[in-house]
Amino acid sequence: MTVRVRFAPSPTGYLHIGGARTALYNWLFAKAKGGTFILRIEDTDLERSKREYEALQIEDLKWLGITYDEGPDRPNPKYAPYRQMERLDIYARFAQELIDKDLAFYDFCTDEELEAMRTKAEAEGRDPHYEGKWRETKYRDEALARVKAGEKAAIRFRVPAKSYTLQDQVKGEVIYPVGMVGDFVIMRANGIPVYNYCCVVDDVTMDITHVIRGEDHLSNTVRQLMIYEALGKKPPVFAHVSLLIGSDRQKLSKRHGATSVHLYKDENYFPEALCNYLTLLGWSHPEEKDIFTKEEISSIFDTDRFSNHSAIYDLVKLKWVNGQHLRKFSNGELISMLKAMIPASHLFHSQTPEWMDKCVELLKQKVDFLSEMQPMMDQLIFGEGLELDDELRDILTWETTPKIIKFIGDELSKVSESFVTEAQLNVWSDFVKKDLGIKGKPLFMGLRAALTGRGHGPDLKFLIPLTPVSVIKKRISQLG
RNA sequence: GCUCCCAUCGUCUAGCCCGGUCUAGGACAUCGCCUUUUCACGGCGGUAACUGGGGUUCGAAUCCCCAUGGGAGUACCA
Repeated sequence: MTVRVRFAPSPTGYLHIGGARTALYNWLFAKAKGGTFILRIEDTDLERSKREYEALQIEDLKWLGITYDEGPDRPNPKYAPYRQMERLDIYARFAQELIDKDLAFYDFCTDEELEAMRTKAEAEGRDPHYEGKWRETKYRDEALARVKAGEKAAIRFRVPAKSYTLQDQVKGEVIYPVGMVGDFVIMRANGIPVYNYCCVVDDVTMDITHVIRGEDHLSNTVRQLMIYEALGKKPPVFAHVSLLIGSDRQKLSKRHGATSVHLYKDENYFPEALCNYLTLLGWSHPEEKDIFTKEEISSIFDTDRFSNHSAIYDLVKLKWVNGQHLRKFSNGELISMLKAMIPASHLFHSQTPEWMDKCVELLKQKVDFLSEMQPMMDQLIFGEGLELDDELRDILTWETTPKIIKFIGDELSKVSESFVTEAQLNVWSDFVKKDLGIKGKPLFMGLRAALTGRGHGPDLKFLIPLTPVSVIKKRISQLG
């Protein structure tokens, strides 16, 4: 049987970092098993669900490179539709089946009655389970008649008095004792199904074989197990992965910082880096590698290497991972990315391919983010101002420095080319050393100050051939 | 409250299922050194953990129990 897994987000906001990780795990698992990855939209929460969020989440998934084989915009006729609100007839059909078999019952209790039951039960130290009269068989005919007459009623699942066991791929054997949950609603009075029910109906009708999801669903799984049983269907294999939490060990939320995927896109993280980091948060590579693309692990990914405790989501390592990915890209790849993100009017675009290659080669050693490259270029290469910090001030006090500045200034006025070559730089350097008798630190730092107007920066032999002579002239004029 | 899940360096984790090879390995961060006559990148090294208590065993990070701590669920939310 072919593996079919799904990611089933609710379109109630942007794609969350935790959701992205779940999607990724499912995608990886599907790839590893040669299976199908499905996107299903769980939009039964009418209050919070919005169609634009669905589009936004899909956009984020695409950005991450998490592609799906089936989904709202890629339907397989056998399983469509993929939005729960478009599958209402399916849920109604299965619910009717459960009613017919007396495995579920109509409930006419009002919110007030339910609330009263709950408070009474709690006051008496009992679990707040449903205790309404409608679960009793003797009211069945009355209930059926009232529904037939057009009255609206919720449908509750009649919970069997037995315990259930789950063989979870991460948690192992999980035992749900008798009476853990009371009769729960599967269909609201307005005809819209409730999560634990429609999730099962969908997974059954979509032939889902494996469910990888957050462990916040672990307690709920017993309800789903009951429904599978009532429907006479075999449950899929479950793997409940631990949750992502904030630095205060609380559930990850907005106050922990950037928890939406789109923010990382905006901040120019590489999608591959985010995927890499997210994968690491709860899964470990069999060879303990920590830098990889999802394609690289898609053949070895499996559920047996999930960790079973929650992980603190922390940006520091993510930044490092991003830098590692940046350095793994070829210069050509980086250049085309830069071309797309740097404004067309920028000097970068008018440089030669050789210049761009050397520039990227130089800058990628200095930054963790692509977005840092242009500012760095503007400072180090095109910046005409000085950086008058303590280091530069110090260099300027040396008695040798003015001599170097004078010499370089004179030489520059003779240069007609746009750039100084490394060879020319060497000639100047040799002259300063031999004819001016300056060597060692005063030589190199003096040259640096004269040519760059700053006290530190990349190796001069790489930096200067990239810097327009006009820029160097402007800098040196401010020093002299 | 009740039910379930979890517990290794500051952080992510390996090891745990199949006890000895663990004076507990890797990565991030941090500190130091080397390289670079600067900065970064890179290299090398240091600091740093089996929550506590019982038990089983010749031997426990690994198995069992209890405690503590954390998390989740307990909705006509998902």
